[in-house]
Amino acid sequence: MSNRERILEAAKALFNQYGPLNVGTNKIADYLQISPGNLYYHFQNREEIIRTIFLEISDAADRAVQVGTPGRGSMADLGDVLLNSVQVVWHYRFFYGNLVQLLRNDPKLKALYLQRRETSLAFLEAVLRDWLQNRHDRDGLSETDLKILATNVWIVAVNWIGFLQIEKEDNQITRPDLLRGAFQILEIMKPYLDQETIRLVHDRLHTRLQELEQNSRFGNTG
Amino acid sequence: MSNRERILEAAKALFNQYGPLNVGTNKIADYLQISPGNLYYHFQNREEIIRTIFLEISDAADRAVQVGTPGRGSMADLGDVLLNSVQVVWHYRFFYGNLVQLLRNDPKLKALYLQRRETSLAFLEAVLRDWLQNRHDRDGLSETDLKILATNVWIVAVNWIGFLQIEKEDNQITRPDLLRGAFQILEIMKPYLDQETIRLVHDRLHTRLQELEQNSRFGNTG
DNA sequence: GTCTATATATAGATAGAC
DNA sequence: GTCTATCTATATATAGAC
Repeated sequence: MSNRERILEAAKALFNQYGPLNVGTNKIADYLQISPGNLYYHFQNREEIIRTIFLEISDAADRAVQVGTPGRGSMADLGDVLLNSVQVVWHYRFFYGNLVQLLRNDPKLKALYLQRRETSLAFLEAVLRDWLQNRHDRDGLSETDLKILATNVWIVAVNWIGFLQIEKEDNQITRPDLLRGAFQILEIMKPYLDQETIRLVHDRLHTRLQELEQNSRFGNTG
Repeated sequence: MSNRERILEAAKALFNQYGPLNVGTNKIADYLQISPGNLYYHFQNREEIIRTIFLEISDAADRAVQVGTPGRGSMADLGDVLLNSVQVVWHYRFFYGNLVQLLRNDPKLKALYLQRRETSLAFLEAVLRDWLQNRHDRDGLSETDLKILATNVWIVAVNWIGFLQIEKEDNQITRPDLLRGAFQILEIMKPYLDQETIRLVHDRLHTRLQELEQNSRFGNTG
């Protein structure tokens, strides 16, 4: 692994552990036992490190929802999308837990993030329009309701981990806690899904949890 | 106003404007044109200032939901509770927008906040049990669903302002934006309210907005 | 690419005079 | 209660040698 990559990995780990505002460039360099000068050879400044990590986040988020693209696969995939999304937020919790502050201190990052959020929200809206159309009869969702709903889904998805972090230390947060996040988001859509779909998604989520429990040890950054 | 009170007011204003992590004790003192020593006569340290503000927040939050106490008044009061709550979060947005970080850096504040949140969530759950019982027949809410719902209401209420702050500068956020927050929370409960109640709450919210538009100019801290 | 050394700014906080 | 003066730690960042 090149030093550039090591810097990015160390930054993520330290940001998650101590909070991005308690971790400066010197701490990252100390941690890797390289010099500050070395770090500044690879990155112009601290903000550039965070912006680079944000590009990584964007890719991870894309992969997380890919399986849910309308018209592909079964409704059970909704379960994957929910759990994957919560996992991405967990993986990069330093970012989502300090959004306002991070964006305020870096206009470039703010522009990147905002553009990205608009696209994602529009996509989410389209996906929900597709997923939630079953009950489109009497209780049918207006376009306004759909927008509000999509925003609620977004807010809960992005902030569930932060909600958790307040009642638990990072190293006490477990896979079932992430699953709870998926159910938390699902609850918002529940009134607009039929019983069969809800059952399908529940089953998928429990299957995913079992896989996760077996496969690998739970790492704070993974 | 005593210097102690002026320090608290200045801290709130500066924290909201620049973010609490960009505002140190020296900046607060500079802003008030008093000496750092003076500030440290009134408060042991920066954390004590924030903890003191948190007590103020707790009081404001209590007042915000008081009108919604079960058994008192009409369902339209739900509208007041929603709007009042969003207003409190707006007023102290520096706090809610940096919760994870602030609590991580001050264990005493974390203990205060956590205790408070548990009480508030239990209360919210009780209130929802009361408000949402109308449809308690076929689609009836289980106790589990009620807990998840209460948590969703909490997450959206606390994070709506942060969501807004990312797309708008502080001084561009208007009263209608706060109203949107109330509707955003209402949307979560909507499936469990009857049409008449929804209409009542809508009316109340619009009335409240008109009052607000007339009464006073919009201040960033008020 | 990586290092050492250092410039500069600012943070939190305290001692002691008035 | 309020001030001046100051200590100490740490942050970001750069220059220039290797």
